[in-house]
Amino acid sequence: MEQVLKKHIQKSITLSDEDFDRLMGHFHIQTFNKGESIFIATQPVENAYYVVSGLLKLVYTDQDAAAHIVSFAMEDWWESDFHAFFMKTKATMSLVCLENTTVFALSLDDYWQICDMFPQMERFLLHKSNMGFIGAQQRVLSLLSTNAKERYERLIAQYPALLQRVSKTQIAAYLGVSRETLSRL
Amino acid sequence: MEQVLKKHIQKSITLSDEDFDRLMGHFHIQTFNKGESIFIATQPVENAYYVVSGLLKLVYTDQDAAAHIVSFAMEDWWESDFHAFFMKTKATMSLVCLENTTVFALSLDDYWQICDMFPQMERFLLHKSNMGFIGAQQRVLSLLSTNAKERYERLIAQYPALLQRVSKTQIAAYLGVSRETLSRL
DNA sequence: TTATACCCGTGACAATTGTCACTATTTTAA
DNA sequence: TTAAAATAGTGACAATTGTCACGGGTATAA
Repeated sequence: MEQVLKKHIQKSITLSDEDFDRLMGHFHIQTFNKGESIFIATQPVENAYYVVSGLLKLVYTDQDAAAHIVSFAMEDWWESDFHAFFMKTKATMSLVCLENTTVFALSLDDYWQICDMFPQMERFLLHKSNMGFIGAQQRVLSLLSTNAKERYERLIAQYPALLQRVSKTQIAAYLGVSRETLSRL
Repeated sequence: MEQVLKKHIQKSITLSDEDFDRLMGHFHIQTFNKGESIFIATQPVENAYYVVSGLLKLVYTDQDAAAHIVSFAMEDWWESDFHAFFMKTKATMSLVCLENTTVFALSLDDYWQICDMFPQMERFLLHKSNMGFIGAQQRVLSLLSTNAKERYERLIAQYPALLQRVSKTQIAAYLGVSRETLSRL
């Protein structure tokens, strides 16, 4: 199980086996069943999560009880309500399992300790954060510049496997259109 | 002029005067007139930019020649086409001055050199990146969950000064609605 | 097994937003 | 100063998308 995370980290940096073992002491493995929430809105966000296996949605529920999916997190992705995580505030979003899921959890204290102890890990996390920012900005751009049909077509082009794993209702909540509209594309 | 950047950096970290002077050697000051482009789509992106004074828009122009503003950058903000900057690819967006603007430019080589030379600066940039990611994700959320009127009202609530500085046309391109629709709110 | 919840498509209609056209005002640059 | 360009509001209409309602299918759990 740890090998998955090790492989992921070593895509970007190189760590000795001893360093990697010391590093792993900061992560905590957790498993959840389909339908369970790792955290929910209004509650504190203890950790950032690395997905070993399974599938998560980061979802915001508005006043009208409509769900909006900010992002999906699949194998090899990091996810959290990062605003709440870094600012130590209550979550505004919930992190919900769409499949049985195994994650490595990393607390905020451990996040900064890892940075202090392993400069290479700080570099790794800087890379991660930069890529996350770029991804979010491209999502902004797609919401600004394309209609529902185009967004849908690009999603299935980029993540064809996703369609087999989540319902159209979830896809619609991610694309920002109603279930019915998506159904008519 | 350098004092502005120094003050900005020292919000997050502490640097000795000597270190700060060494650091400044990596930045290059540039000035642009209103209407000029710092870089444009299809061209390489040499730098990331810290805005000392003035106002920028990061704008994407689609096949129909419609402009979509991914973000504004005002005093004390960092901006670039970060995908093109980090990946050393051609820009997909343009960075255009909405006012006469002064920036500090930082090349990618200097970005990583600064990280290597000053661990505190790497921490600073990690903070920056995390906050940028959070901001972009919240923009995704507002595009997903609110209509044009609500987005407009929240924008003027959060940045009331922006209305005095940019045209309604720009605001519309940022909110993702037509100029006419915005005019009718 | 059976009941319950979810999933997904579709018709009918309403609401929102976009597009085009025109006008008037302000800003910009020659 | 003056001409050109940008800005902003609005009417009329089209296109897109949302909402509500229904029904049949499929998964899930008691």
